[in-house]
Amino acid sequence: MDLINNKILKCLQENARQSNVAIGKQVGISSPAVSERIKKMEDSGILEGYIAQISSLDLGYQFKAIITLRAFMGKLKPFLEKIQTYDEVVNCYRITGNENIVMEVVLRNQKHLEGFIDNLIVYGETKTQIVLSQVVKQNAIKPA
Amino acid sequence: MDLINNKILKCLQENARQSNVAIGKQVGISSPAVSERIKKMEDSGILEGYIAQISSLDLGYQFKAIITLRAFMGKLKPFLEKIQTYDEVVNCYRITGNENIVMEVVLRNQKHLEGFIDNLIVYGETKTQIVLSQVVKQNAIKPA
DNA sequence: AGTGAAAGTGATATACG
DNA sequence: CGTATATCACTTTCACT
Repeated sequence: MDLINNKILKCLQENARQSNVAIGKQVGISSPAVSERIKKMEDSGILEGYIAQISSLDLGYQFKAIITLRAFMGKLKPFLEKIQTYDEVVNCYRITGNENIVMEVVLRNQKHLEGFIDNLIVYGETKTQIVLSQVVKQNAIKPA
Repeated sequence: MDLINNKILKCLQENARQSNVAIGKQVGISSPAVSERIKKMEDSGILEGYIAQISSLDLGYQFKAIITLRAFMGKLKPFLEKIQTYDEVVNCYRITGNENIVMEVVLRNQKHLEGFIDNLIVYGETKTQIVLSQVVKQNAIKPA
């Protein structure tokens, strides 16, 4: 991991679909060198993948919500398995503190939200916070 | 938005860096048709961009945290401006409820966390939850 | 809106500083 | 670990359906 790799990561976080030639021009090396460095970072696990950012509103979801869950005794494990099956869940973390889980979900409408929360009620207490706006949009992670 | 576009979005959410030819084979149309459809979805705002997923641990960040903020009177606006300048913030939402803000941050170590929270103390009360593990990993958004 | 073919550009493998 | 070159694949444009 040197300065060039950091620049490559920056490029890929800005636009993962640009060519290796374009990246090479920005970082000052040739395209085969870019290709080789990217492959190494993929193999080493630094580069986990490349995903399209999609507007959930334009795809028919009226809102996003942050739902936190405080699991009942013995219900965390079954929850961790069940949660994998829900399409609504965009992201889910296990966290420290009184609450065990925080997740980001997309929902078509109020009925959809109501139904989704009903599914969770057997696993624990939930807290739902509707997303009003995105203040910081998927900021690039810089080398520490 | 038809079935083919939905399949294209699915491909791009699985691997945004695959070629249009590869996508075309999976969805059953030619590569120029894929290219045209992608361009239209980019122009219409459905496709917002393509980003590399990066392992924050491998980049030198020992942990992730979810920090929620309950802003003091008149401090929300200055916070919304200031937060844009912090490299630690990967994602930040304004939300409904008692707390106004929830954000996902990456941190090098305990000292870094302490320093970051100190920066926020002037804007409001914070609650910090350390991420233990990622239960659901950047799930693809399906058409509603 | 999709296909097929031509031309331009990018990726990949190999040889070599 | 890098570049340079050559071959192969992909993207883009355009005429046609």
